[in-house]
Amino acid sequence: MRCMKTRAFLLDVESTSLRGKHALRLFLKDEKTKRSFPAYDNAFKPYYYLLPKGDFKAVAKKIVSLKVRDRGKEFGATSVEEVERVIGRKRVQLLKVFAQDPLHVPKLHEATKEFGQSYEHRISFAKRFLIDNGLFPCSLCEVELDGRMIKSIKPIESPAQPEFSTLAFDIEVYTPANAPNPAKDPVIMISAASPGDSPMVISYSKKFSADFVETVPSEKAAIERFCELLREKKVDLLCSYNGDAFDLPYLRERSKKIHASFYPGRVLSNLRTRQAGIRPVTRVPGRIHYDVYPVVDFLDTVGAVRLPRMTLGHAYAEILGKQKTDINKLEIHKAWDAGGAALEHLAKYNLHDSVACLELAQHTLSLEVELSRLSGETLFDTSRSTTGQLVESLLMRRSFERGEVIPNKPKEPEVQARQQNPIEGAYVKTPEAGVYENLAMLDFKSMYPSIIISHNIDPFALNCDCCSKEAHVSPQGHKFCSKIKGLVPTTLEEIIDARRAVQAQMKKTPKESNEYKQLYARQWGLKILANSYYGFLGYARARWYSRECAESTTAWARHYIKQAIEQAEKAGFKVLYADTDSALLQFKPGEEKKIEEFRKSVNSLLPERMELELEDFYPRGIFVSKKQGDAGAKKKYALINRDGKIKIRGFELVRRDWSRVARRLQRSVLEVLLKEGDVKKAKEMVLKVIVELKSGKTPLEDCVIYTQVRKKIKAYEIMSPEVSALQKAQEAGLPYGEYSTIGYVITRSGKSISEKAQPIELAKDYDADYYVNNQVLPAVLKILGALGVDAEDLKTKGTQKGLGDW
DNA sequence: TAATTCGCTAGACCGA
DNA sequence: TCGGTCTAGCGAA
Repeated sequence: MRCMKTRAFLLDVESTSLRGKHALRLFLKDEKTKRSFPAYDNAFKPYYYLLPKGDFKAVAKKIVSLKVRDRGKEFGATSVEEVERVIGRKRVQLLKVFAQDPLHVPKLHEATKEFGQSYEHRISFAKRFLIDNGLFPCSLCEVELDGRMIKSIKPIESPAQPEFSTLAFDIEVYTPANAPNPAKDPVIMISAASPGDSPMVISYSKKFSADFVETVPSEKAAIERFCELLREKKVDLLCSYNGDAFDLPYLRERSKKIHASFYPGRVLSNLRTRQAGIRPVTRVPGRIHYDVYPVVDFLDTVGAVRLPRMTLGHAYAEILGKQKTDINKLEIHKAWDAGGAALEHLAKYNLHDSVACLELAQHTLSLEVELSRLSGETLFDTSRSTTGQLVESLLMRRSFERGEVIPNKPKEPEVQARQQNPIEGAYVKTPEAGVYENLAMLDFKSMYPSIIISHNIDPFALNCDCCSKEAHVSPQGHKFCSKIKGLVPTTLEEIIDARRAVQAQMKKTPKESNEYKQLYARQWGLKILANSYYGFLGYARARWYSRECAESTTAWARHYIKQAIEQAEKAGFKVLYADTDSALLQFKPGEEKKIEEFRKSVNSLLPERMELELEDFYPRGIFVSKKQGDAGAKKKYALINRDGKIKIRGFELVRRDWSRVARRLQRSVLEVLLKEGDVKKAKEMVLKVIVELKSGKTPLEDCVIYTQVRKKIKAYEIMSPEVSALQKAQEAGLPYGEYSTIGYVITRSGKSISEKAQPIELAKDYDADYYVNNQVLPAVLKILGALGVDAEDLKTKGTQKGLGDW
C-alpha cells in the first residue's frame, strides 16, 4: 500500500534536499487519523520571469545555452518558456526561466540581467510552491502519495481547522557571570506544559521534593529527555517565549558542547536559525515552532494590547490578567547552589513559565491561524510577520491568480528616496482647552479602506488610458480609472465583505461556542488586514508602494472630514475637535435628534462605501492646553459617556513612559472631575499624593518609568535617562539586551536626571522633588487649569513645606 | 528589511 | 542659569 489518497491539513512547508537534490518537505496532518507526517515534493521546479529587451527568440536561445559557474559547479537554466502575463495593465510576452535548484535562481538572474528585466526572482521557493498550487496553510488539501513522495496535492475549500498537539517549554540556565554563555553555563532545568497533562520540570543532580520534577542523571540526559518527550507527545506546535533567539539556539550550542544528541524535530535534521532583520528566527524541522514573543509584539503594534515591557510576565498579566511566579534573574544561580526552598521556588518559576507560555499560545493561536489562512503564509511565518508582510503575501497570491506579474521589491536607493519624501497625512483640528457638555463623537467607518475602495485607488489604476472625464480625480489631481477595478481595491473590498459576513454569522452563533471564537478571530484578522492597506501603500519597501495612491487616500480623507465639519457648523453645531476620521460635536441640550439628521445628511453626499457613524454621546469632556502657550492640545482629551464610562486619549496616564504615581493620580483627578465635577476633591487628592511622596512612603514600584531603548547604545547622540539606566543595568550583569525596555527610577544621587536614573533592580530610593515637580504636577496642573483652578497656587502651596493648611 | 503621518513632551545640549 | 533647539519616545488615528 505505497500509494494512497487522503485529506490532510497542510501544517508547514520548508525547502530541503532529498538524495542530494532540492525538494520541498511538507508537514501534513491527516484529517481522520490525526497523524502528522512529512511528505516530499521534488516535481515542482523553481523559475523566474524575464522581460527581454530586444529580440525575444534570440534572448531565449542565449539563455538556454548560458552556463553559470558558482563554487566550482557549472549550471544553466533547465528550460525557457514563452508565456503571456500582465505587467501593470499591459499584456506582455515574457520568458519563464526554469532552474534546477532554487539556489540557482539568483545566480541566473544576475547572469541574465543584460538581456532584460527579471521578475519574481526573489520569492522564496516554499512560498512559490504554495502560491502556484493555490495551497493555504492550516487548511485542508487532498494529497496523493506514493510512499513519502507527493504525486499530487490540491486545496479543499473548507472552514475546518487542524487541531495541534501542543507543548510549551522553557529553560533555566546557570549564569553566575553576566550574559548566559553556552560554552560555560549549563542548562539546569527544562519545563514543559501541554494541554491535558500536568506540567513538568526536567532537572538533574539535585534533590527536589515537588512531584512535578523529573530527575535524570545529567544535563545531557535532561536535554535528551526533553527531545524524547517531544517525540512521545508527537508535538505539532512547539511553543516558546523567545525560543527563536534564546532557548532553542542555547540548547543547540550547549548540546554541541556537552555532546548531547539534540534532535527536537520530527525528522533528523538540525535546527535552523537565520537572521530575519533584527531578530533571529529558529525552525524546528517537522514541528511548528510557535514563538509567542513576536506574536505579542504584533498584538502590541496593532494596538490590541499595550504592554509596559515585552516580558513573559507582563504579557501574561496584561493579556490574560494573571500573575505568575517571579524570580530575580540574578538569583537563579544562587538558588541552584543553595538548594532547599530557593531551589523549589526556582523549579516552580520554571514550571510557571511554560504554563504561562502555553496559555498565551492557546489564547493567540486562533488569530494567527486565521491570519495564516488569509495571507497564505505558513503559520510559522505568519506568527513572525508584520502587518506589511501579511498584506504583501495576500497581494502576491491574488496577483498570481489574476495572471499579473508580482512587482519587484524596490532597490535601496529607491527606498531611500521614498523615505526622504514623506506624504502629507491626516487633518487634525485644534481644540480649545476647557470643559464641555453635550457632546457627540462621530466617525467615518473604516475611513481609509472605504476611500481606497470608493475611488479605486490602485497603483495600476493610476492615469489609465481608458478614462478621461469619468475618472476619480483626487483633491491633488491624481486620476484613477473608473472602469477596471485594481488589485488593491478588489482585495480590500473582499476583505471588508468577508468581515461583514463573518460578523453576521457571529450574531447567529452562541457566544460561548468554539465556532464563535473562531469567527471572532477571523473578523479580527480581517480587520487587521484591512487597516494595514493604507500603510502598505505608503511603505517605502512595499512591492505595491505608490506615492500617488497613499497621498490621494489621505487627501480624500482630509476632504471628507473637512466637508463634514463644514456641514456640522452649518447645521448649528460647534465642532470642538476633529482628528483624521472623527469629529466631536457639541449640541444644544435636548437636541440629540439633530445629530442623527446631520449624520444622514452627511452620508447622503458620500460615496456608497463610505459612512459616517455615531460613535457615542458624551455628557461631558475635557480638553487641556498645550504645555507651551495657550493653544489647545491635540490628541489629548477625556470624555465620559452616559453610562459613566470614561474614554481617555493621549494623556500621560496612558503612556508607559510615565510613573504609576503620576498616572494613577491623573486618572483619579480626571474621573472625579468628569463624574462629580468636584474640583476641591481633586485638589485634595493631588496634595495627598505630594505629601506621601515627600514623606518617602510612596512605594518604589510606583516610581518606575518604562522606556524602550530603540537603538544601539553607541548610536545615541544624547545621554537620556533610559540609556543611562540601561548602561547601569548591563554593567551590573542584568539580562538586558539591545532594544530592550528598561524600567528605571529617578533616585537622589547624581546631578542630571540621567545620572539619577537607576534601573529598578538597583534603585534604593527615589527623588521626591523630581516626582512632585516633573511627574505629578505636570500631569495634573493642565487638567485643573482647564477648570479654572489657579495652577500656580496649587504648585506653590503643594511644593511648600507647610502643607498643614490643607 | 518588514505599515503610515501628526502631534506632544521630556531632557540634553549649547550658546549667551 | 536662562531659553532656544534638537533628539527621542510614545501615543492617536
